[in-house]
Amino acid sequence: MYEKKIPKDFSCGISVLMEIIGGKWKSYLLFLISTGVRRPSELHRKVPTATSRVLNLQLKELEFHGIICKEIYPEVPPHVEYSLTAFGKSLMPVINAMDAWGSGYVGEFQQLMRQKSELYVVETGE
Amino acid sequence: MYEKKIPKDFSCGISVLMEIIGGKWKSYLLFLISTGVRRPSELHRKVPTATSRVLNLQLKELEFHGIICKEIYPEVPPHVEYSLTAFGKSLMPVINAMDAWGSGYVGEFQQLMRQKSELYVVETGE
DNA sequence: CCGAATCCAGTGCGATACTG
DNA sequence: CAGTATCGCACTGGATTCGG
Repeated sequence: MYEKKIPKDFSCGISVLMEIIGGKWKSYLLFLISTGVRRPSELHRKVPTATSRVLNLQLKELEFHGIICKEIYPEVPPHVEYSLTAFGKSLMPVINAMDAWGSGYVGEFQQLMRQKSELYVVETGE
Repeated sequence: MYEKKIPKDFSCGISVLMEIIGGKWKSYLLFLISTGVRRPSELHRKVPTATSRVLNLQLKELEFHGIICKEIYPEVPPHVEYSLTAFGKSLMPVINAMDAWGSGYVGEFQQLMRQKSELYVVETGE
């Protein structure tokens, strides 16, 4: 999972950033963690459409890249908490800028998708 | 190509942004166009590792989302130029922030990948 | 020089089921 | 509550080929 078989192209810094937050849920997880949601079950509650397996994978990658920190309390029942590292915090302004831009556009975006789909869609799925 | 069979999750604005610049070369193309590289053949020269087909696909998606504008001059030989739309320009600050952060980290990132790969890599890629 | 069609491999991620 | 293993599908994007 951690190995990269195909050489990635880092011609621009964005590729690096993508490598880190490019997963489907990573940015959202990052946001949640930054707002104080720390425990796996809590995160899962907030993102019920993703399975715990996937969340674990994404969290593990974030941890791997040094963005978040995982603390395990060897208790019964098990207790795990995630938190942003200093490095992860340095990323938050960028994340927030991205989120702000996207949020401002989401309405138009959905509309655009509907409009164009009338012109372009060939298979509506199935 | 334009249809989305699987419902995307736009719980945060970043997903929207990803939808727009999430392609492998899109951000780089955007950067190049913003710096004045306009013609397909020029872009292809700058990104020789991608085939023209792929570049065309990515450019088409950028155009689809209203980020760039394509002008066709019906000449012989054919002449095509891309340019940023006003909307595309509104995206540039975000792009630049992303690029800046990633660029600042690219060195450490490569190192990290090497270090960890000693621990995790199973196939160094044929 | 510009673009589209077909074919195909790698990967991400979702479902389900199981362990401590 | 937390984490992992196996399986399978859909999507991106590469190669190649063909048309204006």
